[in-house]
Amino acid sequence: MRTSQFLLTTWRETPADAEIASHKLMLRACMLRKSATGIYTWLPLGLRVLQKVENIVRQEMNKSGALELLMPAVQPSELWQESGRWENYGPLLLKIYDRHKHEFCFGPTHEEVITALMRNELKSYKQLPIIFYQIQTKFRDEIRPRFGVMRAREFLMKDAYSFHLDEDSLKETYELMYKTYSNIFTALGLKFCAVLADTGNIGGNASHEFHVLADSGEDQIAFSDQSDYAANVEMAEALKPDLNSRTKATKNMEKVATPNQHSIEEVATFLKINPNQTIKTLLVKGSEKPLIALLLRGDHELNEIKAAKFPGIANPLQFADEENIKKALNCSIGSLGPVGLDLPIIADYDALLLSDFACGANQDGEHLINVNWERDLPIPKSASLRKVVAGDKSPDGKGTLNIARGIEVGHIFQLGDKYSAAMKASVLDSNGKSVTMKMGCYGIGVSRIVAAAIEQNHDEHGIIWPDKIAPFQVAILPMNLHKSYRVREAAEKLYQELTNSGFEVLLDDRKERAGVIFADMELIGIPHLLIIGESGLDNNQIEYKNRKTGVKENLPLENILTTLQKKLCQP
RNA sequence: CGGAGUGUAGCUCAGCUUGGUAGAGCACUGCUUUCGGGAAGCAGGGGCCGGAGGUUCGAAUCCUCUCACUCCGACCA
Repeated sequence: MRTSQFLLTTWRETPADAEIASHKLMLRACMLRKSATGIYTWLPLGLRVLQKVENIVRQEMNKSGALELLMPAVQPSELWQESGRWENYGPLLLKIYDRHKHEFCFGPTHEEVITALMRNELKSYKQLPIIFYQIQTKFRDEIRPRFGVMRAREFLMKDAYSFHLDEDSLKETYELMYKTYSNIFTALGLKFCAVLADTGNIGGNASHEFHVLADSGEDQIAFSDQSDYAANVEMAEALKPDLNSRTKATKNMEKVATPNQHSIEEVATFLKINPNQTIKTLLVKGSEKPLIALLLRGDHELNEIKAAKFPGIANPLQFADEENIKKALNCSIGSLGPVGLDLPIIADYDALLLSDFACGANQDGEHLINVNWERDLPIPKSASLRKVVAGDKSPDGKGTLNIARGIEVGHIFQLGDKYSAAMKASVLDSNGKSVTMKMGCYGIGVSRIVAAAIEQNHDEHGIIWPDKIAPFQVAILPMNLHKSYRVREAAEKLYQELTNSGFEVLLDDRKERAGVIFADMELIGIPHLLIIGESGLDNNQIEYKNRKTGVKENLPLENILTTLQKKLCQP
C-alpha cells in the first residue's frame, strides 16, 4: 500500500475527550472515529488490525474443531422472554421494534438464539459434543461507555457455545477452550494471564477470565508469588485469620466529638490513628430484613460479589441510601457504628481482630474510641467479606499475593443447563431417554483486544504493534522521494520486491519532509522501518530501524530481500 | 440515576464578565525558499458560535427551555 492512496489523516494534537493511551493513539493514528457515545467507525488502518485479530481468533477456533456460523444481530423478544432475561438482563439490553410494533433487541450475547437453534438441530447424543462460534457485532447499552473501543456499546465479539451430554464432556471442552484461548493470546503476541473468575448469575462450576496485563486495566488481579494461583480480586478469598490472636483491651471506651468528620480517612486523621485501627459500618439491603450491617476494618474494602452471596443479603448487592439510614437510625452515613446497633450484623474476620478500635457512635459528630469486642459489644456473625490486598497469604496456601491490573479480553464459562433447561434443549441418550444438554460459553472481545494491545505496547512516539497484528509489517521511508530519482527508484524496487514476496508493505510516497514521515510511521506503529536516502545509496546501503527497540543498522543493498526475510520473519 | 462541566472551523482552543455583526495555532489549497526527525514566508478556502424561543435597534455574548457530549460518583460510613 502507498500512503498517497491510503487514508492517513493523523493528528498531531490529542483530542480532548480521550483519556487513556489506546484511545488517544487510535484517534491520532487515524484508526478510529467516533460516531456517537460508545459507537465508532473503524477506519482502514484500524480495520486492518481488527481483521488481523479476528483472523487469528478464527484460525485458533477452527483448530479447536469449533464450527463457525453467523447468527442474527437483531433478535426477537420471544426468545428472551423464554429464558427470562427480557426483564432480568436490565437496561444493558437495547430494545427496538419494527414497523409492526413487534419487539426485538439488538443482541448483547447469543445464548438464547443458539439454544433455540440447537434444540431443533441436535437430536442425538451422537452429535455431541459440538462447539459453534461466531464473530459478530454486539450491542450493550453500557451506563458509562468510555476509553474508546475499550468499553464501547457497539463492539466486535467472538462468542462460542458448546453442547454436551454430561458434565464430564463439558469439562473436557472447557479445558480445550482454555488451551485454545491461551493459544490465541500467545499468537497475538500479548502478555496475558488466565484467572479464576466469578461465575456471576450465570452459574456453573467454573469460570476463567483472560486478562491482558496493563496498568490502565479496570480489573484487579491477585496472583501468588510462589504458585500459579491467579484470580480476579472479586473471586480471591481472604484467608480466615486466627481469631484468638486478638490483643487484650487496654483502655476504656470513650465517646469523642468528631465534628464534620465523615470518611474513615477524615476520622482517622482527626483522631490521629491509623485507619487500620478503625471499623467501618456499611449498610446494605437484606433479602428478608430491610437492612444489614457489614463491618470491615477501616482500610479494607468490601468484596461486593462475595458479600452478595451471603445468605440474607440481597443479590445483587445494594447499599442502603442515605434517606433510609436517616429514617432507621437517625444519623448520617458517616457516623454509623456497631455498638448498640439494632440490626443484623456480619463482621469481616479481620475486623474481629481489632482491639481498642474506633468507630462511629450512631450519632452525628460523635465517634467511639477504644472499643473492644465482648467487653463493649457482643461478637457478631463473621465471614470473609473483604477484598484481598497485596501482602495477603495466597488462598492456596502457597506464597503471598500481589495485585496487578488487567484488561478482561476473554471469559469462559461452564453454563450447565441454565439455558438448555429454560428453553428445553434436549437430546436422546444411548438409552433413548431424553436428556437436557449441558452448555458452555466462551467469549473474546475482539475489538477490545486492539485497544488492549496498544495499552501494552506503546511509547511517547505512538503505537508499537506486535508483528502479528500490525496493519503493515514493514514501512519504506524514502527521504526526498520527489527530488531524488535514485531514492524513488530504490524505494519502488524494494516495495515491489517485498510485496511480491508476501510482505505487507506501506510505502510512504507522500511529498512530505523526513520528520513528518518518521513521526507518522512511528505513530501508527509499523514494527519495521526501512529508510532510503541518498547518503545510504552512495554506500549501497539502506537503513533499518526497529520500532520497538529503536535500534538502527545499515543493511547492504546486495541481497537485501534475503536479509530482510531473515530479519522480519518471512510471512 | 445523582453531581460537575463543556458545546465557537477537521483538531486544540480564545472571544462571553462589560451585547456592535467571527478569531488564533495546527490541519487543508496554491506559490516561493527549505529538505535525514512534526520547516518558513506569502496568498487562500472553510463557521446559520449545538438547537428553539425570548429581551434588544442589534445576541456567540444576557434570559428561558431543550438537545448532545465529557468527566466524576454510585466504597459512603
